[in-house]
Amino acid sequence: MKLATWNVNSLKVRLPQVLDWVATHRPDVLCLQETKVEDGSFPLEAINGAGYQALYSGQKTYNGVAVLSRTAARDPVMTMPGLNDPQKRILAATFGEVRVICAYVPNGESVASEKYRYKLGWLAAFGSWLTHELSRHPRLAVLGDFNIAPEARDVHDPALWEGKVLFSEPEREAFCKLAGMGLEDAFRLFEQPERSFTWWDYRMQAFRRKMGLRIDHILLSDELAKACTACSIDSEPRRNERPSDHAPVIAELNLIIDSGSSRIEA
DNA sequence: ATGGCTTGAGTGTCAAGA
Repeated sequence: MKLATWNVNSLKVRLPQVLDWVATHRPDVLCLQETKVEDGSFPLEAINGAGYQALYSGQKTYNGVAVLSRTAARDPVMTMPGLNDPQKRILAATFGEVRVICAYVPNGESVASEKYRYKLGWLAAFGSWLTHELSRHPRLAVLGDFNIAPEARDVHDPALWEGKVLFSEPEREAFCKLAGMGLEDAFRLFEQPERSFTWWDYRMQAFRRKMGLRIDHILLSDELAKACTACSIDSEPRRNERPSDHAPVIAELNLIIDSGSSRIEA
C-alpha cells in the first residue's frame, strides 16, 4: 500500500501535474491540501479518468482538502469534533482496514498574530481528536501539511527560524505530543539525505538554493509504522513549470489493500 | 527593505500563504 500527501496550492492550476504524478507513482491514497476549489467545481471527471475516486471538502479561494484513492472509501468525515471551524482542513476516511486522515494545519502567519492563536487552538483540538481516533483505529495514518518543522535538521537555517512561526517551541511541542501518543514520523523511520525539505519559498530562488523546511508529514500508528518499508520526499514536481511550493511525501506499507479489507503481509 | 513569488478574487490591487 502506497500513501502520499501533497499540498498542491490550487488544484485547478496543478491538475495536470497531479494527473501526471498519479500516473507515474500510482499511490493507493493521495491526500491533497490547499485545493482552493468549491465542491461544485471539483475536477472529478478528470480524476475518475485517471482511475481514481475522490472525496473532497473545499471552499472558495482558501484551504480545501481532498483524498484520491484507487478503491472506495468508507466512513468519510469532514469535520473535527470539538472544533466549530468553517475552514475546510480535515478529511478522514477508511480504506481497507486503514483509517486515513488528511489534514491542512493552519499556517499561523506570525507568532504575535491572532492566526497563530487559532493555529495552537486548532492543534490542541486535533491532538484530542487523534487520541480518540487512535483508540478506535489501531491502523491510523495521518498525512498532510502540518505547517511545523519538528527539528533543527528540518530547517535550512535553524538560527534564522528559531522562535518564528513554523519552528516555534509551542508548535514543535504540539507536534511532539502527537508522537508521544503513538504516532510516528514515517520519514524519520529511515536514514534520509541531509537537507530534506518539503517546502521552498517561491521567492529568492529558494528551491535552487536549498532553502526549505520539512513541514509536510506522514504520521503512522505503531502498527502501521511496523509495516512501513520506505518513506521519501519527491522533489521532482518542484522543478516543474508553475510548481506547487510543496513537494509530495510518499510512504510505502507492507500491506495489501483491496475494496473490503487490508492485511499486513507475513 | 516586513521586500523578494504565486494564487484567487476580479479588471485594480489586495489577502494569504510559509
